[in-house]
Amino acid sequence: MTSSAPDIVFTAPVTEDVVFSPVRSQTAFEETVERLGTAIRLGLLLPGTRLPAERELCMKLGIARSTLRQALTALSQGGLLHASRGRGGGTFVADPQPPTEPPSAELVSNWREVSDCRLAVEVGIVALAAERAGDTALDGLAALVDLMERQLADFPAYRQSDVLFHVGLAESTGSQRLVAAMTSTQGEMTGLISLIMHPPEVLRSANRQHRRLVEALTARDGPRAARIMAEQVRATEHVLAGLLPSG
Amino acid sequence: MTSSAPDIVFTAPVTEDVVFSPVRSQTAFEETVERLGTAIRLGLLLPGTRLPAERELCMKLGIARSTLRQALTALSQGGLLHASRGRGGGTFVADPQPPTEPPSAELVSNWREVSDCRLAVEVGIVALAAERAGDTALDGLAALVDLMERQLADFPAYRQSDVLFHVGLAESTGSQRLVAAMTSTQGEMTGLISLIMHPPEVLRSANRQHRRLVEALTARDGPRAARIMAEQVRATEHVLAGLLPSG
DNA sequence: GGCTAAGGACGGACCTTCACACCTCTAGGG
DNA sequence: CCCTAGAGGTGTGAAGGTCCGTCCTTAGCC
Repeated sequence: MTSSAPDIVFTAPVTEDVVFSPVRSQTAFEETVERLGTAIRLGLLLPGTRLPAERELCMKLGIARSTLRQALTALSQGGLLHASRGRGGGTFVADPQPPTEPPSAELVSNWREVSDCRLAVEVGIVALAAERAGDTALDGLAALVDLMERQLADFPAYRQSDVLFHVGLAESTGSQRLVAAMTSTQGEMTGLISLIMHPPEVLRSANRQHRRLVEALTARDGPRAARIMAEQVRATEHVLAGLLPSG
Repeated sequence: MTSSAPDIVFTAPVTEDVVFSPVRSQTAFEETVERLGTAIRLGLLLPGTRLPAERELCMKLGIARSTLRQALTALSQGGLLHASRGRGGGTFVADPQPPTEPPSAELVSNWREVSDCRLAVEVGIVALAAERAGDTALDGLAALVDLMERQLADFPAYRQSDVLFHVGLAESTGSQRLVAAMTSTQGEMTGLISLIMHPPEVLRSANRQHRRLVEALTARDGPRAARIMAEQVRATEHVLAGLLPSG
């Protein structure tokens, strides 16, 4: 009977690998370091920004103050934060950001998995944004495109606006989970993207895609927006494929 | 100068809410219960399936045996597993599966967030599958569509094949993370979907969409596949919107 | 009857997290 | 000049989760 065939096909090792794959539960300390660290490195928290007071922040994060302090100490030692005591003091995002360290060998070897995942996340979010994004959000995205247009010669600045653009896209869906997925994805991509040369002409062409994307979203044309995003992600992927081992 | 506008827009509370949102790390025990529990409830592990031996499984999961045993005990008490001792024994997926409990009030109130997230995940995965899915995977998906065609009158059986279809879709991308995202999403949706009536005519029309989707994937037509998937998810969403508080 | 592979049970060591109380610093007001 | 409010900095002990190693019990097979 042919009806048993699919059962066999889908009891394939792939599913089992996923079900039985390692369940690494990060500690609250580790997760806090990672959360705040990527937010800072991605520019979601700008240099000079003052974090909420420890006693307040630990409540927002749902952890004990001592645990939070472990994380803050680690980030301070890494040069991402600095604390000042006394009245009017607080914990601030460090002003001279430490240079971004080169991506780990592990990230580089997994680059295709990361990039594939990014494609799915970006396209999925764009599809949802096409029906959910409000006018305010779209205006913000358009303003960012204009800003990037003026940053073509300064890659670090451009890249930062680029991150804000993609995160803003996720925000426009109104889904906190999707924003989290996007920040996590962008965090992983940052290391890889830093490996690539970015002459202004390339950035200009990329930004043209951004503009077309916003236009498609404004027109509520989900399929077109998805196609534009897919093209852009694939373009980056092709460049990476030329630079890195095929993984 | 207008260039400062986007900064203001994107330092919006939304991002901060995400960065400073609670970081509740599940314990290894909890995560294991959830992982195995959803795999069983979704039918990824069929009744009668024998799990790997404890000493082997705890290594695969990267946890201590005592922790694993806590999880297995919890699942046994929940009626999802049963263990038999002695040589040739083992831990098996229970044969008469306990009835699915009604979805929690918390899930019902968040249904729109869940459904939005699902749209993004499904569309993103389909977009990637359109360029990655191999012939074997596509054959498997087509076989599942045929199977579902014969299960229109038996909703539980249909739904199980439906889950396998969507998970198979994720598998066809070759990305473990996306398979994990899909299983998690399907796990959340199951409770909501069980609230809806499913006359055979509705299932037949849904399955027609499945078939068109596979055709689009076979033709490597990503945009079309994404559109079909978006339509289908939205259809479910509209039904839910009619049943549940607007959330 | 013994061997063996499986689940079942226990106890101690280690680390994380937590709550609570207390100390130190510093800008700004009286 | 002092004093106070608000911020970070410190210490301690309890509680709980996780791990590891060890041993016990069951039951099929030679």
